[in-house]
Amino acid sequence: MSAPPAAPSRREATKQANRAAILAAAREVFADLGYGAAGVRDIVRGTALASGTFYNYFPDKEAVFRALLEESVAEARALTRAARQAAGSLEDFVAGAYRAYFGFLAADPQLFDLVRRNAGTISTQFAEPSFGLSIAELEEDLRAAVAAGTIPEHDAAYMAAAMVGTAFEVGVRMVQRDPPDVAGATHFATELFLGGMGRLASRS
Amino acid sequence: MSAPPAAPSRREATKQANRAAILAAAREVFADLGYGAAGVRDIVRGTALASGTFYNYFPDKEAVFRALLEESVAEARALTRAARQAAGSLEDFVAGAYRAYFGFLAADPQLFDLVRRNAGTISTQFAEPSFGLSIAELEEDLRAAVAAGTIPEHDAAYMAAAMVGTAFEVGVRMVQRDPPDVAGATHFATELFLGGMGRLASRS
DNA sequence: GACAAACTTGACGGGTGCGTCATCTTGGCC
DNA sequence: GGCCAAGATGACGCACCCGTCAAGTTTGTC
Repeated sequence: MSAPPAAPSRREATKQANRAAILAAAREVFADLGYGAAGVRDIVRGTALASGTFYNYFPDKEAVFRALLEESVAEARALTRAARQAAGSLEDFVAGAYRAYFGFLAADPQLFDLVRRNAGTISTQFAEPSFGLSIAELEEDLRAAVAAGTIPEHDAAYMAAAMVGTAFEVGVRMVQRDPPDVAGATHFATELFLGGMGRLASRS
Repeated sequence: MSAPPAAPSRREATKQANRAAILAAAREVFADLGYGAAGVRDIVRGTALASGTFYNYFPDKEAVFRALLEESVAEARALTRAARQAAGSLEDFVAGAYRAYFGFLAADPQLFDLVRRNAGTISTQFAEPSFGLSIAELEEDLRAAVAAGTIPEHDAAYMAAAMVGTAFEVGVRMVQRDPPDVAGATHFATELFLGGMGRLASRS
């Protein structure tokens, strides 16, 4: 995505591998111990590298955590947002975003574990690249859809919060089902919000 | 609630005060640094006590954290559950529980901060006294209400998850409003779920 | 006021993590 | 094969935290 596509020289190859090993170990450790309790040594222990090597790749645990989030959470956000913005109808808006999101979750449950375990830390210390921003984006899209007449009037801040909270908790249940029930969860969330929006629009 | 009501002897008084000071400092520290990153020393520093004194009251940070949760989260859970079980109608069921919950949040926002910051830790390491259990209880109550005919048929696991996720995230927005908008949040959540349940019941 | 029990204090030993750096190893190149 | 630069290694110094405990202080009692 960023490196020159040719030149898989031997040196470059180990470098990529080491970086990947650190990231993989870090994902495991952060999901397991939580960001706060984890240390650089815990991460290094999950690789075949020496402790000093870590610092050739990242300055500290915060940087690894950031890299982990940025490389993957951004993708989920972009995906759901694209689904929402491509939507022509209210049903598309809701169903498309949930389908994209739940599909992503099912495809990368480890990432979800990481985020779930560290949601509190992420929203207080790493607000930018993640969930807080997701909600802000959703809220923005909701307002735009209301202005365009796609969606009935409502409290966009609460609605965005409810949609994200639901996505999160229903997502937890979904990945636990075997097989991961993407269609069922999407259907459930979509009907819930379409029904809810309808009722909120008609009364008060 | 547990100590003999009489006998506020001088000794007993300091004891209570010390315990309270530790708990207060701990709430602050855990909400701030997160459970994992916090240490016993961080807590002690927030009091006027010496480090050794801490261990006269709690064996380690885990015990303080447990005490903190048990003394307050249990209350919120009991409150919402009582509201649900007293409900005679569907509307009561949803509105009563949300009103109880949002009211509690507004009354003790610091507790909410603590839980929010450490939700991941709580659900993985302290599942028993807290949110995981809350969801299980709600699911149980939903099934009972469906059996009793108060609520239309639906996927109770997803519904419980959605209701809790919504409570959580809408709660965050609610406490940020000034004044804390208990009635508005309750109205919103109630209408959302009544509408959603209706639609989920009628289709598929 | 004197005494014992209850409690507090903070220094201590043991342990661990952090980030660095001198040294060794490996890959690229002629 | 020989040389140099890039990179890996892990021991080191420093800092900090944990849980304990001997010594000091406060409280209750006679």
